[in-house]
Formats: sequence, structure tokens, C-alpha cells
Amino acid sequence: MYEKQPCYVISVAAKLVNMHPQTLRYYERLGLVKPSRSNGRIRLYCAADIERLQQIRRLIAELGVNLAGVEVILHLTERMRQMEQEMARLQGDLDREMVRLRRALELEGEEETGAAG
Amino acid sequence: MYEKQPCYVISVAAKLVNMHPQTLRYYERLGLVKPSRSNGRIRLYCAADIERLQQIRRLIAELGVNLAGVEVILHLTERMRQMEQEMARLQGDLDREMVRLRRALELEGEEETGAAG
DNA sequence: TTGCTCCTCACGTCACGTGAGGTGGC
DNA sequence: TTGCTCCTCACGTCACGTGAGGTGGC
Repeated sequence: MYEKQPCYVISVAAKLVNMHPQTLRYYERLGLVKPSRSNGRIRLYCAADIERLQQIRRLIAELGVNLAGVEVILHLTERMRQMEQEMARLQGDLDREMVRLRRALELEGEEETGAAG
Repeated sequence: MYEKQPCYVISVAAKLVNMHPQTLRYYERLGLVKPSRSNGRIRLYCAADIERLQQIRRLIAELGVNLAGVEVILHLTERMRQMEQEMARLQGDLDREMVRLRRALELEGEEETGAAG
């Protein structure tokens, strides 16, 4: 059932993200993208690498951010993603606690009415 | 009891943040900082403007971010600040609900033991 | 051999900062 | 008058991207 992760050599990856192969090498040199290597030689860009390149591309082309900014922004958005998860978790906990509380109070009420009746 | 907000003309502000006055004018032109004006003429930098300039300075000098990146990052950090407040609020709600739940369960227990005893 | 890969070096372009130069009101 | 403010224009520098040029393995 496991499907092999699709991977692309630099020329294909460059076409996918509409960038120059040299640019991809440049970004790797700066540590912005870290493709794996086949036999430690040929760069292989997996889906996650491609997506990261697309994000970088958007920040640069649409917003005019430079590469130092791209690095900071990718870190910040990652942290925000984590915070959103954490918030969803907290909200879930809160909802569950309130359900339990409501049940507990209902039980109380039932006992009271039971005692009275 | 109201103390007047301290405000600075451009030369003083520039010294405070260790920038060139022309740089401050440049940043205003780009919309990064919006000092008020006395009689609509002379720029006046208040404490919040100074702080914002310090943040900008840090991003540029320490991280090498360009001005487009600075703008994005300041927006993101503002959103994160809001999310942190929201999370603190949620956590507070959750804590309070759990206290209420514990009390409700204790009451239940007391009633039960009261009925048994 | 062809067409890819790898690498380094070098150059053009543009964002950014700031100096120059001239104006006007306390 | 001096020293600030305002403004615009122009130039130097540097980050960024990419072309050139030469290598090596399917």
C-alpha cells in the first residue's frame, strides 16, 4: 500500500516551480531548501521540497521579500501553525470539560429532585 | 494625572534609534512608520513610533531582512501576539471550568456520603 | 556522443541608504 | 543669522539571480 514518494531532479523541479536550476542550487547553498541526494550526488526534490520552494517563490515574487526575510517568515508561519494546533487542542479540552461539568450539574439536580420527590 | 506623551522631532528620533534622518523619511514614504505632524508640517515621533523603529532596525541589522520582509514580519508578529492573548484566555477559561467541575463533583460526593451516612 | 548532473566565478540589476542642494518657518 | 525642518534627485553598495565555462557519470 505504500506508494513511493515522487522525487524530481533539479531540471524537473525547476520547471515545476518556474525557477532557474541555478537558483535552486543557490537556495540550497543558503540553507533555504535541503533536497536529498541520490548516491550523495544528484539532488532529489520531494513534494515537501517543491511546496517549500513554492512558498519561497510567493514571498519573493508577490511580496518582494528577500531571502533573509523568507527564512524568518517561514519560521514564524511554522510557529503560528503550531500555535493554531495548540489552540484547537485547548478549545477541544474546554468544550469537553464544559460537557462534563454540565453532566455533573445535571446529576446533582436529579439527585436533588429525586430527594425532594 | 495624565502625563503628556513624549514626542521627538526627526533629528532626536534619529539619534535615539541610531538611524539617519533621511532613512526615517524614507521609511515613512514607504508606509513603515507613521509619525504625527505638528501643524501638519514637522514630523513627531512618539514612543510607539520609536519602538517600531527599533524593531525595524533589529530585523534589518541583525537578520538582514529587507523592508518588504520587515512589513510582513511586523504583521505576523502582531498576529502572534494576538494569538498568544487568545491562548492565555482559553487556558484561563479551561482552568476555571475545571475548578467548577471539581467542585460540582465534590458536592455530588458529599451528597452521596450524606445519603449513605 | 548527447544531455543531463556537478561545481565556481563573474556580471547586471535593483533595493536601500544617504549625501547634495535648495526651501521655509521658529 | 543660525540651525533646524521640509522636499527631490542622484549615486554607491550589496543581495540576488543567472549566464559562462569546465567536469563527470548514466
